[in-house]
Amino acid sequence: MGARRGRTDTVLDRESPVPLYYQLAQNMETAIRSGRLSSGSHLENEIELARQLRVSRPTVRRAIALLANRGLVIRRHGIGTLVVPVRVRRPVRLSSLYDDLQEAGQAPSTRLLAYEIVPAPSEVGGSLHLARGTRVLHFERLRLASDQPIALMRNFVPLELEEVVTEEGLKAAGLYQLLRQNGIHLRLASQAIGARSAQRREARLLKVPAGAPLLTMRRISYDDASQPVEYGSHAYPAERYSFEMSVVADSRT
Amino acid sequence: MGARRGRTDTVLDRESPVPLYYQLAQNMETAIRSGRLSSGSHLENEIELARQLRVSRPTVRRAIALLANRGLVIRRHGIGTLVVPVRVRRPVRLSSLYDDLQEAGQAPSTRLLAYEIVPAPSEVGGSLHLARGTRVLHFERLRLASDQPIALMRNFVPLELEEVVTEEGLKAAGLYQLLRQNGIHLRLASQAIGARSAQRREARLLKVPAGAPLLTMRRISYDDASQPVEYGSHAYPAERYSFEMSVVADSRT
DNA sequence: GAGGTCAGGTTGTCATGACAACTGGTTTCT
DNA sequence: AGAAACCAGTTGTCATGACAACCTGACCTC
Repeated sequence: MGARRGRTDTVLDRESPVPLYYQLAQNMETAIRSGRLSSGSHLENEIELARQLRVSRPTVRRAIALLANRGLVIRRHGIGTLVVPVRVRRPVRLSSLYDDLQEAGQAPSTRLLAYEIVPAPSEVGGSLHLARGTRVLHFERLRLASDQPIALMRNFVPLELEEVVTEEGLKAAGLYQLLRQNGIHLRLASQAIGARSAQRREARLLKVPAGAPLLTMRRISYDDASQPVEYGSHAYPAERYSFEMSVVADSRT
Repeated sequence: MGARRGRTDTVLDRESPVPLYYQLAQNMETAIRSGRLSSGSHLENEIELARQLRVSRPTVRRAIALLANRGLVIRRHGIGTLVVPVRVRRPVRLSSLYDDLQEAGQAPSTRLLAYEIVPAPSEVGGSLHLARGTRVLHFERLRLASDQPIALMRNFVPLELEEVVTEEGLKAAGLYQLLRQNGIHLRLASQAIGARSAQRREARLLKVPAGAPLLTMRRISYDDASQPVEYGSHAYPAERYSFEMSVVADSRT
């Protein structure tokens, strides 16, 4: 029978503040993406894996659970854990934010079109849990990838963040990066993806014909404490942009 | 001090084949959605909860983890677990499939526009892992909600499923329902959401002006064994449709 | 040859116990 | 009065042990 089982050859650092299960999951992910664990192959079984790595089985299971949630592996009761064949895997993580572009190595740049303090429009105010007429920081950016316009982004954030989200900061980095650097961790967002025709100004900025289809996303992000942090309303030229994601069904259905 | 903590008042059935942690999660979800656990309130702490329910702390943690992954609660180290305020919650689950319409009580109906066996187009064949020219079952449906066209759906499935995905079946039920009834459980899908302008035929069927923006989704679904089951290419009138989802960030970022 | 039965291997569930790390408020010290 | 130190409460991580449920393939029976 001796089918070679996938090995991970992992080195775990017990002194690191990074949890063991997380180190393990990252090592496994690397092994999978690099091809060291080939598509469709069995992972070593959990008990053996735990023995080899000198960790407990729950730790191994937790690491594998992370990968399974992201669709990289599939667990089958009574069978084992299988590496999902390559073609199923999609590079874009749903959870990714603006940083997508940076990661894709697309030489991103930003043009700041507006940066001002305005009374919150009613929908924005409602979403950010602000009283009517409260002033908010509003800015609009045009994101370019390899010098081609790829997104027109309009955002509103509460005025408290004026020191964090500065004009200079926005020119140099993404909004989420700025927030993270200042200790604001986003935990949850609700978003809606839709489409509509480009208005004249949008068409000009995005360099598409007037009336061309745009992909739109409206997103409200919340931090650790469930405080709304950001209201965003973005438009992307449909020719050059799409949202990709992999969806894992509830294990129990 | 004596801030009232949210109670769950749960009854767990130890004889049931449904795991305890899952029963518990469902009870908690019901309590939250019904308002018995009010927005923003603390959950009882894990140790106490375990004691009251006569289960172990890991079981409680696992139940809470399920809710946290779905964005219903937020855990804060050193603080406790908080019920996410109402406005953050969005009804539409990302994982939901066509059944969305049925659940929304929209009186859905289906017109079957095509049902035939054809050689797989190259992209479809590739996605379904079929040899060039393999024949597949192709069908096209127009989905109506309250008599208004809301989706034009074109699908391809391997020929083995001809007995499962019948003409009659498709008129009466959703594709995913048919598959589930025949023991085919979808576990993973990769999908892309985009937009484009309506072609003449599409515009006529969906009752929108020619050139109107359409929201499009391409989806490839895989079953338990990572076998591709379905290739779908769908179009929705942007006026009447949008994708909504809540996104939970990786806990470790 | 067809079918059922059984054993071995694997993941799924659950309990118990222990300590670490973080948060917020209180107390103490300067 | 302000800052620093401490403490109680909570979730986070990890280990060990046990049994249940499930799938596959081999074996046996008819």
